[in-house]
Amino acid sequence: MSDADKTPSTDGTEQTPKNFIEEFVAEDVAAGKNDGRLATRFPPEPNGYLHIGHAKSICLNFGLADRLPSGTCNLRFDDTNPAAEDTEYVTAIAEDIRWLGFEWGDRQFFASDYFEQLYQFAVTLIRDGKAYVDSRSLDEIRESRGNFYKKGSDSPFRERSVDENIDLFARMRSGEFEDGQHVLRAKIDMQSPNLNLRDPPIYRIRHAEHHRTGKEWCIYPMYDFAHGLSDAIEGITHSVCTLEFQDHRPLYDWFLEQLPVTSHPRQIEFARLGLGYTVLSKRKLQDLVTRNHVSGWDDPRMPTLAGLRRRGYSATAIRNFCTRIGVAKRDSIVDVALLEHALRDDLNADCDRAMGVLRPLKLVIENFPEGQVEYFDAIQHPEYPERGQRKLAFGRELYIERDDFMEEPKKKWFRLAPGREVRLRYAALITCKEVIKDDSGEVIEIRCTWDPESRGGNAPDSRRVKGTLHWVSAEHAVSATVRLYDRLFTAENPLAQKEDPDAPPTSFMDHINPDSLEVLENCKLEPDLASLEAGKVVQFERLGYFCKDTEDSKPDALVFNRTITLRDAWAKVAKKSR
RNA sequence: UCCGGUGUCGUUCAAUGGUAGGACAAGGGACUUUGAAUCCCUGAAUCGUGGUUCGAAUCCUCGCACCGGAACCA
Repeated sequence: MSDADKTPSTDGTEQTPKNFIEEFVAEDVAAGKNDGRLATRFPPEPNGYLHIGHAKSICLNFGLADRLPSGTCNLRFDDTNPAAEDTEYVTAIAEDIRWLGFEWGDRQFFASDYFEQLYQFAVTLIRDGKAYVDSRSLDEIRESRGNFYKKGSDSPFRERSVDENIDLFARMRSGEFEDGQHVLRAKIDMQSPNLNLRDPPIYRIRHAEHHRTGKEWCIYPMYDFAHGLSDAIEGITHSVCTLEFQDHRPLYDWFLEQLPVTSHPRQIEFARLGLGYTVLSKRKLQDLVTRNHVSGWDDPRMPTLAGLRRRGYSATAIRNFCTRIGVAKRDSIVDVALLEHALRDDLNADCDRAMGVLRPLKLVIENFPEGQVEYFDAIQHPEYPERGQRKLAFGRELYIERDDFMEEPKKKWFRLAPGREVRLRYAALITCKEVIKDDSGEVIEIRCTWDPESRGGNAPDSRRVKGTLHWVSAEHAVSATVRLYDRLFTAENPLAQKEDPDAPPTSFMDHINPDSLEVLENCKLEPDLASLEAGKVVQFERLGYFCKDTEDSKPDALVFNRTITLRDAWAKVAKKSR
């Protein structure tokens, strides 16, 4: 690569292209194309919520624009199908992108802004003999288009006079016809091996109310026509899209060549994101919502940006993930572990620590006076002492995690067990003296003694203990509901079909994980957590990251979502020894 | 049977005719008042075939596999 391929970024430093698209862009800028301008766009259709696959595209497009001080990235809503679209989605999409950390200033546009201009472009095409009104039925048109193996045949209306086409198209616009009665088609080549070039429809009649233009129009442009021309109108230089549009590129270019546009954007395709144990298609996510497998588009199990945000994912983690997965042209399914790594990486650095007990087991310290309270200092963050400390109330009755006690300890278990000494984090060393069970034999209480000399957690004789447990004071703890989330699907690729070609086709719905949500009541948390800001993520030590739910948590009925667990080395040991 | 695209560690991205490298995952170890974090170490790949070349993941041949394409959806 030559130095010319490097583009200065906003802050003036040189950037070396990190993927093939950045390389193309750097080459074009270096070659002086588009007068050295760089303009991208993110073009969602407002018919659903954004998901993490869109985040990849957003990061790519906005990131590309950031390569030049003068680079821009427009937000353009591709709203050419009034049937599916709604302002609700426009609002949500803008909010999600802003949350992700990108801004587009006054460069928010809609394809519907260009309806009049697009109409005039269509008229130009007709005048030039490059488009015609076809008056056959949808079925007839489809039939004559042929298929992969069979060429298409010309429509009997293909040679209509310019005047007749102009007249018909004007009457289509004025509302004289029913839906489907006529369609405007580009006149290209019915023999083309590329189906997209076999006289594609460019305007159809739709007597439907549009979320922005209302009833002003009853004809709407098709994607191929509207998209590329909208790009050109906005002076986009690089039109980045996903792989399935590769076959459309000749058509994208054809419109731009036929019409009097001042710029010719370059369409570049990349592989959309695939992520393990989930689905990333608006349609399928819509199904999950509609069929009540989740509580909504922002259900914390959803891979939507709204869902991830509610779950406690940080925008930083998602952006880091997007740069780590890279950009290429081959289909792939990214390991969720990579997303989770990016998440933990950011949360670990960012989140204060706290203690919470999910499945409480009562623990009584026999040699601790009843009614007495001691306070111990706990640090907010082990790597950033400057974040300060908090006081932890400690009493005779505590709760510890049920999973931290084992009556008959397995090999390598170094938490609490009969006769064992462990540390209560920040508090003291305790020794298990007795186990109390109910009639059914379930352990309901642990009785211990503590070593008052070990206040703070270390004994003066500096004897070592292997295990350190989290705990809360029974008297001071607040109760909460905690929701534990797991992957939505049990199959890494829910879309995959069985190897056996004779097997009946499966739906992604067949792989829904019935245990993706577990709700725990009466969890015990340190009291400060009651006043935690909703949506803010904290680490419950030894358990994971949790945030107070932004929708359901109430001051007298706390609800926390588990964002993600901590890595769990014991789980691996336990699994291996089993 | 047509057109387009893609094949590199388990996963993903890189290597642009010159030592196949990184990240995640996995395994091992150090440290540890979170079995977390951090640090160190290890194993692990060029779809096949034939060719060009001093030298091929890269160029060419012939295959194979996978993905996408036949909405008046985007």
